[in-house]
Amino acid sequence: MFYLSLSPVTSLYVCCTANALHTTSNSTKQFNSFITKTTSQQHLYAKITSLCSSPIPFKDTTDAHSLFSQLRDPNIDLYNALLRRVLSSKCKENALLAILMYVEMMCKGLDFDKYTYPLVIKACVELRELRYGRLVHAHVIKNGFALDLYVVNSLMRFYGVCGCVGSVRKAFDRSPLRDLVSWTILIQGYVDNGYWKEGVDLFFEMVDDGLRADERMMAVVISACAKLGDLRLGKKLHEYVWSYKLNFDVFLGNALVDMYLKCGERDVALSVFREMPMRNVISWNTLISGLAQRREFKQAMDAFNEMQDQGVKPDENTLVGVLNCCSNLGALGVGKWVHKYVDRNRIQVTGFAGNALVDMYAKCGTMDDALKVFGSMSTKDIYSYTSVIVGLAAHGKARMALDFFYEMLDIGIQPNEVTFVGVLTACSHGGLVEEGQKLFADMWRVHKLKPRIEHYGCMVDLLGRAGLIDEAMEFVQHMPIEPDASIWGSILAACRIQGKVELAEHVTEILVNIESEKDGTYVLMSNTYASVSKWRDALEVRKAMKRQKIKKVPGCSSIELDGIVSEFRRCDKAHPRSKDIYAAVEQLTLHLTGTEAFSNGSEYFIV
DNA sequence: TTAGGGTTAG
Repeated sequence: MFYLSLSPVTSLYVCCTANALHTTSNSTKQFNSFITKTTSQQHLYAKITSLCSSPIPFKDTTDAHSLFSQLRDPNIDLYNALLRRVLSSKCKENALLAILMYVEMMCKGLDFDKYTYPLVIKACVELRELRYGRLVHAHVIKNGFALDLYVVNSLMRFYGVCGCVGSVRKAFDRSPLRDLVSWTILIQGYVDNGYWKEGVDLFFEMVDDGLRADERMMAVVISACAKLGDLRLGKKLHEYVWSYKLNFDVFLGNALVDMYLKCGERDVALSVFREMPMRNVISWNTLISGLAQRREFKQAMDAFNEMQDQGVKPDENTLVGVLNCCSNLGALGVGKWVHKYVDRNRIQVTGFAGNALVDMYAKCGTMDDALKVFGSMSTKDIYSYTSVIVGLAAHGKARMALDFFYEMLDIGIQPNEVTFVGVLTACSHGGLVEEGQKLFADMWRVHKLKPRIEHYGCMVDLLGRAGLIDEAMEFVQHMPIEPDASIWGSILAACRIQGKVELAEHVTEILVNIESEKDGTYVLMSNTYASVSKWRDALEVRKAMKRQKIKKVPGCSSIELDGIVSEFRRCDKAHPRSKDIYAAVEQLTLHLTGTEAFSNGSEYFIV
């Protein structure tokens, strides 16, 4: 009621004041004592001018605000300088203070100039607060700055970061003046909001209009191309860079490396990376995460080691990439090192790094550590919960996984498709048929999530593992999407456990039609025969594999020894530390199975 | 004095 009775400007003021005072509450005492001091206006001007020209990073917003509040008659230049200073260090508190100062000045009746609005809009961009920006936009129109190129470009950027692509487009279309910056912001508005193709199309539209792109624009367009994974387009854009002799700077280089990695040209990406005249931590992050996305985890870890050899300090994003590799390689030692690094450098264990740590511990088999990190996180999101749920499901802790799922719902975090993969896997491994069926139904009924093929796979697995093969078959027959090889694979696996030879033969036929070259189908069928002692049939299947030249794909695994990750697979030869690694594999096997499975010293060689 | 760039977990 109180808010409704206020004008938009006053309500913005009240809101900003409350927020700003809240964020600087620890300095309120200083603020109060300062404000009571009688300082001459001249002294204030001198102090603000020196504050604005100081090279020291601007952290304490209270001083700036208290100085500013005491100014009886500030001139616009001083005011703009102070705003610029406040916004020079990017943080939400300072952005909020900038808005607060803006509203206070408005209340004092000061006339803003064309330099003020881009600064105030920059604060709105930092805060990503649509209501603030819209109000500033209204003031811009009212005060006659709606045709200023810098103001319009700033507003376009604001609407872009707030996800309002339509407003970006509208501002662009209505503006009588457009330059390369306007086009870049327009394209970026589309790209940042997932309209990659539209962004690229706009680039070509601009080129057709006779404008020539610069490095900044090309970085945006190439990053859109990376997301599209369109190599032909990527090469065309690279040619554009060459033909106009654009400066091969670190931004453009990073965008090109990312594009080639995502478009499947690893070697070209590496050669671009090596040729870059300057690299920064983001260049390394791009390389590490790009290799990890290609599932070349070992190579990504090698890149990380090289980065450290060259003295480049990793940042939070590097650690996320490295932890992702550790999760996939089972490199617990390196993962623990990253955890220590995080603690040593006081990196907050929340957000990306925290979630990646939880995932790493869960995938490396130390679920207790995963839960410890999870428990220590001050803010948890969908990724934190999903990592824990998927981890617990994989560890066979079905009940616990589901408890976390219900807790997540209780605190108002909405699950997504991946969460449900974890939830349904938990039910399947825990034999919780009825609960699994209910949760599967809830996916659409309650959470409006359309089940994907992997969810149907989980359900088939759930029924198959519980011995309900007829129900599983019926489920498959009523699926709204075409069952794929993984679905039939689950049925076949269930047949092997239950010794259902006839059905297994039928499913094998289907599977061979879908993917005749895969070895798994034949192996499962052969094992099904073996499970009911039909040894001759089992042998026949193996012979058929030989006739059709289907080989068992050698399993590939990895092991970490003294912090170095080595990949090894069956029947490969020679590794500098083959003896050590072989011994470690033997030890691990002994530990896990209680038997010396690798008694023959020539069974495993190292890549 | 004011506007635009690259990487990122389940």
